[in-house]
Amino acid sequence: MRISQLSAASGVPIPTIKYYLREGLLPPGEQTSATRAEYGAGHIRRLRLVRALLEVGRLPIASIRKVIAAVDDENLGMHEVLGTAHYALAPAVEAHDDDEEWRRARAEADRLITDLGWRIDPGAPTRDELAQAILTLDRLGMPATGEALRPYAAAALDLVVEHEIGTIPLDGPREAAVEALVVGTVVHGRVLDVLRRLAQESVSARFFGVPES
Amino acid sequence: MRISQLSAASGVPIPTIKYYLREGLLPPGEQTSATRAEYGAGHIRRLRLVRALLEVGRLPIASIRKVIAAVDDENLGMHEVLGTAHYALAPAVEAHDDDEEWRRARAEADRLITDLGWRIDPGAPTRDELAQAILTLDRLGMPATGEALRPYAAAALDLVVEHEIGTIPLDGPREAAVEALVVGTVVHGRVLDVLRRLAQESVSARFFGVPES
DNA sequence: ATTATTGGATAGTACAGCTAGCCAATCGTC
DNA sequence: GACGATTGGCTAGCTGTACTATCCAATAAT
Repeated sequence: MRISQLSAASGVPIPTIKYYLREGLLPPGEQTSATRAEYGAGHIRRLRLVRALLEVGRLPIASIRKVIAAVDDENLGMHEVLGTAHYALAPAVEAHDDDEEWRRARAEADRLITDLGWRIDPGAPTRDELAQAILTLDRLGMPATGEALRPYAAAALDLVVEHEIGTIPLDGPREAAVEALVVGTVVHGRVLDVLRRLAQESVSARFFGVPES
Repeated sequence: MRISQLSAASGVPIPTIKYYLREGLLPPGEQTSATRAEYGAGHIRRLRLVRALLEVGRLPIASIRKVIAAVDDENLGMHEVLGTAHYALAPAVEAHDDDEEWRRARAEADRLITDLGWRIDPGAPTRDELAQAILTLDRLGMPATGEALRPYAAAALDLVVEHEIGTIPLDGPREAAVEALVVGTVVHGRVLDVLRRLAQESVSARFFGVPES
C-alpha cells in the first residue's frame, strides 16, 4: 500500500500523514526503493488510534507521541501503559504549592482518595486535577468536600469495574489489549461526559418548565 | 478598586485583564476620570467565572464570551443559558453527513436518546459528539450499541438528578443561579472525569498485579 | 513639582497543527 | 526505452489562540 492509498483508506490527507511520520506518530513504511515505501494494515490501525486520541481525547500531538511510544514498548505492562495515558490526559495543571488555598484543596483531594481506599500513585498528576476542581467548586461556594464527591467516585468506580475492564481483550495479543485500554480510557471518558450533558439538558428541559412539544 | 488591586485580588496579571476587557469577557470598570476606572466585587466574581471556564472547562475565549453574554442576558431563562453552555462545550465535531458510517453512528446516538426518553433538542451538537464517540468505539471493535452505553446514561442521569440540581441556589438572585448552573456543568464534568481516571488507575493497579507497597 | 500609575491602543510573541511547494529518484505504461 | 505521474524527504509558510509588551498622554499621589 502506498501513501496515497493509505490516505484514501484512512481519510487523512497525505500532507498530514507526512506530518505524522515526521512527528513519529506513525512508523515509517517499509522502504522498497529510494522513492517508494510500503504501508500496511498496521498503519491504518495506528492512524485510527492517533485520530481517536486527537479528535475524541483532544490530546496534543506531543502527548500522543508519548502514549504511542508506551504502546509500542514491549517491555511495559498494562499498568504502565495506562499510567502513560493518564499522564497525557492530565495536562497543564501546574500546582501552586505556595498558595495556602491550593494546599487545602490538594489535601482534600488526597484525603478523598485515601478514604476511598484507592491505590493511586502519590505523584499522579490526576491528584492535582482533582484539587483544581475542588478549589474551583470551593471558590464558587459549591459543595466540594470528600462527602459531596463520593457519589461521583462511586459511580465512576462502578462503571470502570462493571463495564470497562470487561471490554479489554486480555486473551489476544498484547498490542490489541494495550490499544483497547488506551482508547477505552479516552473514549469512555467522553461518552460519560457527553451523556452527563445530555442528561442535564433533559432534566433541565423538564425542571425549568419548557412546554412539552 | 483600581486595576492593579483587581489583579492582586484575582491573581490575574494586568495585561491579561486588559485583554479580557478588550475581548468583552469582563465589563469595563466605572469611569471616574479619563485615566481612572473603578472595579468592584462583581469583577472579581466575573474573573473567577472566566478562569473556571478557561482552566477547568478548557473553553476557548470565543466560547466563553458567548456563555457570558447568555449569563448577562436577563431575558434568558435557566434552560436557555444552560443550552448556550452546552453548545460551547460541544465544539468542533463537524458532522460528515456524506459518510455512511457516520450516519449509522448518528442514528444509533439518536436511538439511544429516544429509548432513554430524554428530551433533547433535535439540533443539539451533543448528539454529534455522542455519534463521534460511538463511531470511534465501533471502529475499534468495542461495544458501542445503545445497550452497552446504558449503564453510563443511567449513572449520568442519577448524578445529575440526585446531586447537581440540588446545588443550584434557585431561591437567590438570577445571576447566582445562572452562574452556578454554568460553572456546575463544567466543573462537575471534570470532577467525574478525573474520578473515573482515578478509579481506573486504582483498579488497574490491583488487576494487573502491581505488588502492594 | 515630580514621580508613579492608569486606561487605551497597537504590535509582537509562542505554540499548535497542519498545509504547501520543491526536488530528484523511480514507477508504470506504452 | 521514452515519458508523464507519483513518491519520499525536505524546508518553509499559514492560521488560530491566548496572551505579553510597549508606548502614550492624562491624571493622581506625595
